[in-house]
Amino acid sequence: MPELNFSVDKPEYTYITTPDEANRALEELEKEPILGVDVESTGTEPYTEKLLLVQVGSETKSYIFDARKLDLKDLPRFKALLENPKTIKLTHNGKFDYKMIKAQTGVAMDNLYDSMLAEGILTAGLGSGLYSLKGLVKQYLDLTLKKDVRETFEGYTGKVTEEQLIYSALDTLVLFPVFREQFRKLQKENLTNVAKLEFATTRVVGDMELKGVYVDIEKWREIIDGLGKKRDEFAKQFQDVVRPFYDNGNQTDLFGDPVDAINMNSPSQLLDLFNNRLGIEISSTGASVLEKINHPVAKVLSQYRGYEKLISAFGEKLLSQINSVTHRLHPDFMQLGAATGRFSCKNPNLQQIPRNSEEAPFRECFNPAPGYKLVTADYSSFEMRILADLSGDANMIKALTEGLDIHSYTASLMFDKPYSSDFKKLYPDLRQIAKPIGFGLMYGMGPMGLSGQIGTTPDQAEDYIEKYFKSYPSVRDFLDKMARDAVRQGWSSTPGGRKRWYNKPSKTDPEYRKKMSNIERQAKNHPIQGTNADAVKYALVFLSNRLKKEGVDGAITHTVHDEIVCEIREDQAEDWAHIQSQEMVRAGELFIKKVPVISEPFVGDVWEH
DNA sequence: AGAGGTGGTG
DNA sequence: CATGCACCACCTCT
Repeated sequence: MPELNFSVDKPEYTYITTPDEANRALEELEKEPILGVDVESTGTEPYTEKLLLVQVGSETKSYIFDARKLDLKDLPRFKALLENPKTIKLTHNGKFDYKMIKAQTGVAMDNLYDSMLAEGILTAGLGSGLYSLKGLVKQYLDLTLKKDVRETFEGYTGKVTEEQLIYSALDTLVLFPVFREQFRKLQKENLTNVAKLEFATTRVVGDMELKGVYVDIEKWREIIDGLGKKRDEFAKQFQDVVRPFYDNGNQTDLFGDPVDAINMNSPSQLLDLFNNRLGIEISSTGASVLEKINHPVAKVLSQYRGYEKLISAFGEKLLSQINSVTHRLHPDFMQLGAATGRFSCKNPNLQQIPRNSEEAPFRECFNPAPGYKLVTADYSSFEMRILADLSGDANMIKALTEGLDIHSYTASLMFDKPYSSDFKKLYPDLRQIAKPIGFGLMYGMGPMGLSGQIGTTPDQAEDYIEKYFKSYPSVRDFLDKMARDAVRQGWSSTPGGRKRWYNKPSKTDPEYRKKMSNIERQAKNHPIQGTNADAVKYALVFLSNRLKKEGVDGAITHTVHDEIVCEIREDQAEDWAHIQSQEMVRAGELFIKKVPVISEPFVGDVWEH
């Protein structure tokens, strides 16, 4: 365990409530190359909760700025210190501190180190992905922090207590030894470049979340209401058809209306219906099973499901999350939400809003503020390009370099037909076979999975897969090598250096083969998905820098895995669209050299691409 | 509260 | 031997 440069029981701190005290503290802090930063607030929401304390400390002493007694907006040296790009700020979950400080004082911290992200990088694929400071302090310093003091700040309006000050001071002091331990590990695992990328991304994500996205509430409600009517029609049809099969079939409610036979949202009740009453043996009521049953009940259930899904998952709940101050949605993006390095998103999850459709054009409700445009750009078939580059497969590289329709080209190789620009029209069925294989194999899909998807026998599917790999021989070699290396080493990595670890099962584990197969598939996919994530994160940083450098009136509002959306003042939107596309390409080209990287921008009043 | 089923996204 | 990667939200059921 490392030596500590502070007392756990009596940490050294100064509580600051006047500008004079603040300036004396800042004079000391300005001498430090590394600072620990933490904030205490009445809650976690930067626009509606209140900032209470900002702790900024050296490794031996914490200075606690009382944000209620000081006007931190009007302390130039405070701003200069936290925005100084040369001073490292140690944080734990720095996105939160960044947002809270920026929203309430206008100070945008720069040069962050984040022990939460660092731990996520060091243990990707293991554990839960959630790391508390308390947990890290226990692990690295064998020290038990009392975190119950934190709760005392929730909705707090009273005078700051000594207990609160001690707690607040410790939160910056412990960051230093944790940082040193993690840093050693990051260097040992060659993860410093990935860490730099993640740390640079944090303030971009913070800005993105603070900016949020506008949603047209009225239009959203119209869509939901329309879907609700359709859903209710199918629900009634379903109940009418099914009612005779139940004992309560003649029952009516208070108003004489027939009562529902079953809860059609209950998979177990549906299984009972199909297996025991309709005489149709099914093991699951999922969409892929239902579509194979030629029965009116299955059909009407599928239609009901389509509407019910949209209403329950994307209905009123999303609108309730619109911020009362900004009137926009401010979702939570988690930088290391996925083990592969991808973001995840929640409250609400903007990465699963349905694509626009005739009946449910949800994304059309995402609009720019008046006088602004949405600039959307996504990488075109990026994962395919990554696979081509990483595998070095000559055929795949040729197809992507010449801009051929990749699935048609694949089909032409698989089935020995001449490729032409109208292949898609000439052999739509062959292309339709090639397409899911192209995607599926990047996920390590086997004959079973493919046969289930394209509706053939596993033998036929295996034959297709064989044809695919004969067309792209280096792709098979590459995927196999990824699986082998991961099993041998216990981890896989992206060209950017991002690692994902695997818990190998013991040979006596009854699920040994299943678990090993999982690892093999995950390892085949990780370099591909992870490289996509690496590129998007670089792109976000590049874009943020360009917005500033060009003095563009606009902001990044959200990102969906291979897509970035910005909100840009109308007169600058077209120019920005080109810059955005260029910067995304530049980010992609850091990793992809053998095939072109293409990003297609789109300027409009709605979110689409 | 947590697990399992289902289904939306890339 | 098991059989498609990565998520999150909502629902039911225990």
